[in-house]
Amino acid sequence: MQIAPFSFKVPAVMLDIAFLRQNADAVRAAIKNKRVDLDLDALLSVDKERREALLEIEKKRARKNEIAQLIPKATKEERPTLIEEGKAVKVALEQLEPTMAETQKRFEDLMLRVPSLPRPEVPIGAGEEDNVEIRKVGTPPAFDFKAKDHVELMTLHGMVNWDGPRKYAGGRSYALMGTGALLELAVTRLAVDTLVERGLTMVIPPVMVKERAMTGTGFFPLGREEAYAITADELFLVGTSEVPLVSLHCDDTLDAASLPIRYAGISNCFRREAGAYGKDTKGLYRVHQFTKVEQVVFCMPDEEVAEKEHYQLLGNAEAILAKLEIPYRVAIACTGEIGLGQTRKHEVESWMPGRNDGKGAYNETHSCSTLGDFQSRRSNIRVRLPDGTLAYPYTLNNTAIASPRILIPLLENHQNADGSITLPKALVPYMNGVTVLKPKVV
RNA sequence: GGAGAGCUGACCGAGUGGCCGAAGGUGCCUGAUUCGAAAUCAGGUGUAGUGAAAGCUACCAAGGGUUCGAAUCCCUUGCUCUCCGCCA
Repeated sequence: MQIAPFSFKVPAVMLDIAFLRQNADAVRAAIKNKRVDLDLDALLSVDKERREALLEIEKKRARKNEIAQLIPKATKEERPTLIEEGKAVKVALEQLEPTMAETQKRFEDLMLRVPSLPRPEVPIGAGEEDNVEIRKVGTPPAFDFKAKDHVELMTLHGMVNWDGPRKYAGGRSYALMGTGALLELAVTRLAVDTLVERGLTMVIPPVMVKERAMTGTGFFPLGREEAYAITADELFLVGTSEVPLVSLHCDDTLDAASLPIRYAGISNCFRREAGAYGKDTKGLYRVHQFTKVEQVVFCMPDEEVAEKEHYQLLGNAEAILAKLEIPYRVAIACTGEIGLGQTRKHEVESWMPGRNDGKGAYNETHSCSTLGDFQSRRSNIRVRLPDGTLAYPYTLNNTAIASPRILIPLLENHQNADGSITLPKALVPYMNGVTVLKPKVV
């Protein structure tokens, strides 16, 4: 009787171990700059141990196979001797193999923690303050009245039931009501239409996935605390549709001609926000469940191609913000702020007048990343190149819209003195022609 | 949830203990033939680890067991299909 392992066998690993051996210094720098908790030398020594053990086992196995082939041809007299030796080899292997398995496991655990190498243009830094602003687009509105934050506005409009859900669903829960719910549908549909028009294929993927999808996309093992687990079925709720979208091609060998593949996924996203207790508890900035339209691209493993795709994804998100008439800025994230697998990340921060004690602030609403072959290696996604060889395609992703967070700048920037909201023109058709949202008369 | 059938290489499909990393076919590649193509003929054609190389090792859904030796026998799990039940 054996319990199914709650982990999957890693078919491929992050950076090629051969690359690690030959470029230890570059990897060490990435570990340091990305502030990853990993001892590369420990990994290299486990690797050495593993290869030595492997060599010994393979020698024994070779002999085992040799004996097995000799026995049928052997004479009656030779046979008992060979069988004896076969037994001895078998016993020796039975001793070596568990040790090998243990070493291999240690090796794989460490390999899953190896970061990808940041691109040269990524600024080296520790925290948010080291991100480098690239441009500001649009002008924050100057209100000649006391502006309300989104909590006040949404309450005024009856867009949210704040208290009910907290009683039966816990902290950071909410229910979008009336125009609040309609707005979420409107902005997500606007985002979807924008992306489809730009050639992305719409996907509605599963939001409950197996562990391998989480590991394959790089969210596990380090982000395990952040995911909701459905233990009875060994499934996890995804924090972004990036997980099922990338996993859509796990174990596939893609045809080079099929690239780039560009997906637009929509899903509910679930995050425990385990490291954020007490942070942003007021309002809808940080919640456990939200809706997100996400862009995911698979492209040829070529830095130039990837860069082009990256800026296209960024452009798509900016186009959506332009339609919503929300001022924003774009920053490139420093090494300390980009994830394990990301080689480059841009953050798009929307202007939220109610943040920073009503003085306003730019806060993240989009995150645009290139991951190189980090995810395709882990997910065993390959591409057959024209010359017949196999390679790992690059993956990229970017938010298109995440609600209700996006409702914060949307409502706050477009508010009027009387608490009404003038909807951006592009949104009007999605709200069935309504141009101004009036506060609910109580 | 109950009962049954199945899972072999890019695909189809053979294979009930050693001669099987795996017949045969299809597809694909190369060459011959052709003005060119089709047809035909010949050869080649999985992935990964390790090694300078020759080679060696692993992989027939996954994991475990039996055996000197497992694609082949046994157990467990997963997935697919069929029937029954339940159901938006």
